[in-house]
Amino acid sequence: MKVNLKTLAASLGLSQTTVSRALGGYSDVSETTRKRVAEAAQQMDYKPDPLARRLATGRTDTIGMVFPFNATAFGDNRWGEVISGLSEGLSANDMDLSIIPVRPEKELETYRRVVEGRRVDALIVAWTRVDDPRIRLLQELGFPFLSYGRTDSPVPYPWFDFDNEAGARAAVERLIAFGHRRIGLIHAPLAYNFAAQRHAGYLAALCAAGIEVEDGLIVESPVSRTSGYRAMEQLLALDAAPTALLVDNNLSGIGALRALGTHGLQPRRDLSVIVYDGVPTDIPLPYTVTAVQQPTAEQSGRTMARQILAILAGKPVDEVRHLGQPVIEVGETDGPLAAAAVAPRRRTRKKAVS
Amino acid sequence: MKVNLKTLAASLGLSQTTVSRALGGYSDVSETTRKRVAEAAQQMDYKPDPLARRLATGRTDTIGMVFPFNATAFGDNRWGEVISGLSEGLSANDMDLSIIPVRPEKELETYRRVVEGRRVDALIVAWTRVDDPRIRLLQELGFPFLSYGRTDSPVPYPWFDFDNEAGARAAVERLIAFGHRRIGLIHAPLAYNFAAQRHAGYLAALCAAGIEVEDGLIVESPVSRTSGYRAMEQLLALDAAPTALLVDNNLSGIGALRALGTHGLQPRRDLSVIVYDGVPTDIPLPYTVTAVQQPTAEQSGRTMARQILAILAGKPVDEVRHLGQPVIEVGETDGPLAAAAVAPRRRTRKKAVS
DNA sequence: ATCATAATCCGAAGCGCTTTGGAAGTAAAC
DNA sequence: GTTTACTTCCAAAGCGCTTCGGATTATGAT
Repeated sequence: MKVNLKTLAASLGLSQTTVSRALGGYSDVSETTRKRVAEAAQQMDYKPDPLARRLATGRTDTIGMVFPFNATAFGDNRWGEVISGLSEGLSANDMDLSIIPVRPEKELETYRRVVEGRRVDALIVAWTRVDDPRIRLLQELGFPFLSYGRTDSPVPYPWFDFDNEAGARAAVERLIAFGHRRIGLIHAPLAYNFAAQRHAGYLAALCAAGIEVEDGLIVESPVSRTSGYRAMEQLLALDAAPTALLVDNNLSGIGALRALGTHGLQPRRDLSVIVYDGVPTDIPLPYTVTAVQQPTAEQSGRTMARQILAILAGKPVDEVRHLGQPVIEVGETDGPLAAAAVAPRRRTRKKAVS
Repeated sequence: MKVNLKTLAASLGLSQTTVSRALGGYSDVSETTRKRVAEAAQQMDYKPDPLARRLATGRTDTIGMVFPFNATAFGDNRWGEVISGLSEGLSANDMDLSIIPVRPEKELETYRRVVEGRRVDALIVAWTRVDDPRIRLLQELGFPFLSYGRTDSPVPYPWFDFDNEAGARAAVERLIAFGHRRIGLIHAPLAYNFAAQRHAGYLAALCAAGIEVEDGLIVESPVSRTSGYRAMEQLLALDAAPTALLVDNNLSGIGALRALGTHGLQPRRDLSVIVYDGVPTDIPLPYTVTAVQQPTAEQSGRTMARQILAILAGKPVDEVRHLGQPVIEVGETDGPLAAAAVAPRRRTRKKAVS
């Protein structure tokens, strides 16, 4: 029923070797036989068994991504786009992408299993942390990987990242140029390196402008809509609320803007807001959002695919790096500090949220 | 460096066969040698090469799920939970779950590749449609699979599903019992079988109560927050708007409730709303939502894992089925038809959304 | 002492492919 | 006419594991 190399070779009166090499496009088989083999293969519907191929070559032609399937990761459909682009870029090179679900508490164990299971040729590490045990583990095991987000590490490794510090800094400088001095920050836990970097950019901008940092204006919040909502409420409850705000991730950004609306406030007029990454397509907003934008997520995925291929091709790890430059996309949520602008009253109109 | 069966066997003075069978737990190896082998394996850190095992056995110990990584699928973190439960249930049996991203337009091609690539032992089909080519393909190829959602098919197959028709019917009956007669429905495209079933349940309830179906009250809308928002606006714009509403999926449910708020209306008071599946943890709502609830998604995943194992164990396909019964979870978004209730004015207060 | 039975163990043949290290034949160079 | 250099093909050895079909030894019944 199922034809394999042997039967194919036999029916062609050739050796397995030759058939294999013909199909593999090696140069030591004549053009004519190559054609003959190709046709026969086509006609007999021969499909090489990938399992056998894997055993023989040691490659799986699959790259993996261990992904936390929780609300945080799942809520942000940017990841969906990154994954699409990645998958696209890989399959153009006959490789597959396999996503391995994991619960956060079993993370390292899963990485270990995947590596030892020879399940994939390389891994993509996402949600990189400032001090990331996964990266240490993979380095220790000598397993090829690409990290989405970079970290300081004694040993260099390949990464894909954006200049988060520059992005945040540019955003805050823009707000400062508008005359704002009380500038708030809602940021993800600083264990994430993107959060740490954006946080640093925020501080750098303030410092450069000679504005004193006020701890109360900086609130840490998990990456989710709800948390962003809460964080914004916290800021609004301040005696001296900020007149401008940077939110360091899109999910919290949605929540924050929503909270503004709920409390009867308007972005720009009552509070200048810049959201890192912009807000995902969600409920329609009646205004566009000023954002620190990065190349489309899909584009990122494609770049990462190229990087992965480079790694597998043996390119030195410290050359496989990509640092994207974010740009500010001007929307309607920020603007000059109005002379009349006053801190909103505490707990403005505590209205239903819906 | 890396020990394999051969070296392990040699170092134990046993044959490969015996070592293999000892590790495999076969009965034809004595307890003492089994122990000896186990210890040696442990001590020499022997890990069987899964690639070799796969080639030899033909099994991959991995089950796959082709998943569309677009906003619709990604926006609903219920899927994250299902996947968690599934993965959990499988790994308890030493199997892995691999998620294969796909763009909708390449769906069948991807399925084909996965099956032919012997990548996985079985597949899970999600977002089942009323007439689903994927199921036909898999049946044709004779590849084991479990479908999340059932469809009429000439050939029986294993599925996991809920009694969507009963759930929708119960919800609508509840609204009717409250005195409502103008009951709207926001539903996903009827190509999805869950939507078709819930739609049928809606009609059945109206029919049983002798209420005439009004086409204008039924609006189809893609599964997303934004679409739900739009659909609700469409209903509110009606000259004779409904006094009650069933939304057949949680994502649209969020959007619909949000639209209500935006337009200055309150659920229950102005419009009774029941949302199928409830609304995901999102921005906090100031009320609880009446919902048709199903067992936790994680529980579902676990059940599916069991089903998959049953399939692979060779259980007849028409016995591997699971039909869950949804229950109504009473919240604060629905209630009796107030005597005073009037259709909201057209285009009530077209206020900013935020 | 003899023979069936059961308990242990092992040789060898795959699984289906890749790849090494020639062999055979042909063409060009001396 | 011999040597050198290609070109084209192939036999055979893996890759590391499983598994079939005995072989060997011990056990107990006769």
